[in-house]
Amino acid sequence: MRRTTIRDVAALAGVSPATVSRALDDRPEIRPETRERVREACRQLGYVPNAAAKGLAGQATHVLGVVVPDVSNPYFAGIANAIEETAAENGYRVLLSNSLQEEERELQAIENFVARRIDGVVISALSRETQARHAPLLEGMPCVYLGVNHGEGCSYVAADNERGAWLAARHLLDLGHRDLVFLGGHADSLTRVQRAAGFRRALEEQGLTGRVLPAPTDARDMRQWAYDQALELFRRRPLPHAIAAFSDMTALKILEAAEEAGVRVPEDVSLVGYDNIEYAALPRIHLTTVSQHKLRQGRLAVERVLRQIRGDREAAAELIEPELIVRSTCIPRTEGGTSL
Amino acid sequence: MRRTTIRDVAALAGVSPATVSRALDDRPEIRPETRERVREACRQLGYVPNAAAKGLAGQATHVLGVVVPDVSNPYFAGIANAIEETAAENGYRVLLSNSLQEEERELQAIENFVARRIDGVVISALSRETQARHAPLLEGMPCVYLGVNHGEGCSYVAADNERGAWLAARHLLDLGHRDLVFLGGHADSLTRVQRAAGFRRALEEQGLTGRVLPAPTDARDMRQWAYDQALELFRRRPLPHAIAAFSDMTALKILEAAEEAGVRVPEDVSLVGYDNIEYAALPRIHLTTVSQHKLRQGRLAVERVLRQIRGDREAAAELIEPELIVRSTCIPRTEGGTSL
DNA sequence: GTGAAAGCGCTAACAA
DNA sequence: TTGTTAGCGCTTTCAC
Repeated sequence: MRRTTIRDVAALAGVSPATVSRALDDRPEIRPETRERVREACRQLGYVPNAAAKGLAGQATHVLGVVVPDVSNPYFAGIANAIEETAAENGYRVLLSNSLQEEERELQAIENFVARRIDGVVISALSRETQARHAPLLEGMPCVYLGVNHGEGCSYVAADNERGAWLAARHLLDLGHRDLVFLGGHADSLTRVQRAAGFRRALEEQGLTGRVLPAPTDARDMRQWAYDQALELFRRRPLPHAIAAFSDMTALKILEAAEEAGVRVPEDVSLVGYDNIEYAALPRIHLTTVSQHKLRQGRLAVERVLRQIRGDREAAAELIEPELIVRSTCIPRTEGGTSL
Repeated sequence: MRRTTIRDVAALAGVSPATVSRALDDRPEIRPETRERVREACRQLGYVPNAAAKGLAGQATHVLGVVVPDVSNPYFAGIANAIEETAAENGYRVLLSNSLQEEERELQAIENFVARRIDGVVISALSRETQARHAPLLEGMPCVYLGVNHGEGCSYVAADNERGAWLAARHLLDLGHRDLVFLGGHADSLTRVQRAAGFRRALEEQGLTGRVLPAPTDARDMRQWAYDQALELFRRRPLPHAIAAFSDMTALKILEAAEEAGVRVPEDVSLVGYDNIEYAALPRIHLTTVSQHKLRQGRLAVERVLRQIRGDREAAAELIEPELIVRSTCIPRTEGGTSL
């Protein structure tokens, strides 16, 4: 089944292929009458230009690539949406790939982007190592990193993790909690290192230490791991005063464990999440958390790549100020404590 | 910045471009020694074949297109994931587009797919009208519809909405509820029509009628609308015994309204959702709902397009049996009723 | 087993 | 204002 080509249209309209190309491009030199004839021919034939040919002959593909760990994680779904929207506003389409926390997939996705000669990429890199591995592939391709800066001389947009975690811990301290626990995150995640640091700093400022629970090195089932850790915590006495979760997803697992163990949040233990994903705002959940303004991050990232595409190759860093979102999972510590 | 081409590789390996092409394709006629030389040259030059050129010269792009209303809706995120996974297993990549409930975007997405000469598409069409409008574009392109069958002679994979809603209503009736309300969904959504029909049938079988609340025609803010409707319901007395929501997303809005109005679920009103999205299984939510086996749907849809791509053009319909997932938002009706 | 040449559908430089 | 020509980078006959 041969698709109709520019030549078919040209023949029907009685012009040359070049004229068809120009007419469809709305170039000013084309006589309106000719343009109309071409348009009509396209309509009749149901002509849709071949993007591959366009990409080969022309230069810009007007496509941006995005790599995130997992769109089914609402945090990344939100970012991806913001990216797509901003891109669309600027006449770009986006190709989305999930790395699923696997180096190989991340690399493959980027290779695929390079193969498609897309105009630029936004990457939420897994680690310093993978970023170093794919950097050579990206030679000369406009690129901005998202979330964490793993490399030198790259543009990136990130939220200030250290500050966000500090904000969260600070909130708990202000409510009178003293025995705080930090739980969740990959062992080799820079994000986790930063958040744990912010948590620690807040405690140290009060002369406290707090517990940072160790993270698993095997990423395989992070969520189950968080659940198990929380359950163990909840089965011991005394209970910690409050928990700062690495992420909202972790916080949810903690909530699950709390239900299982019969521990009430926030009455028995306060809980703060991180990311402000959609789940956090759900009825009955009302998770107090830290917002990273993912919409703004996505938007900034796209704007930055676009600027690079237009020639401004200067590496720029954008650190976004996180914000504490107070909902209902943290309450002041009552001196008497609970019956537990 | 010129990217390295097949010719550069050929030159370095001391062979012709044709040989490079064959070597990279792992064609048997190439001498292992030559293959190695080519491989080495590719590595040295960091060669990544140009997908556009490949698409132009060759035939199959090994890309599938998927159009869904909105990936940030966890229901579609789940389906999209299943599709992507199945596609990957079969050596296909997928291009994902959101229609955002807008005809224009749906059409544009499909046009974009046609332009890219992708090998097949999976579409969750908005309505009979849009499906009719894009059908001519799809001429001869392997295509399967997802969710609802809006047209004749098309392949599709769908869950049996009528039966699912019947299951849900039946569950409520079995628990002793008599005054049931169906709430949510677009007015012009076929899915809604089907679910409402199943709901009605279950009631009629018991000689009851039940209330099907009217749906908004303007899609703009469906969720707010559901919330308002629910709130109104909850502020009146007597309360309905139970509510069957069009979807889990709607159910969540109802839950929100219940909190606002001080109505307890399930003590005062039972609630059943539809879709079994991730939200439904969250701690504190535990929504009783109907599963459409979205993973299986996604998988089946891809397998069907793949079969079409391989030449089996017969239109096939696959109706998936929905399943009631009992969690905690429905309890038996106690004769005394509540204090409300 | 490998090379030469043609062509996929389009755009862009140059002519007319 | 429009046509002609020459590729873009690859695959694929058809020779050798």
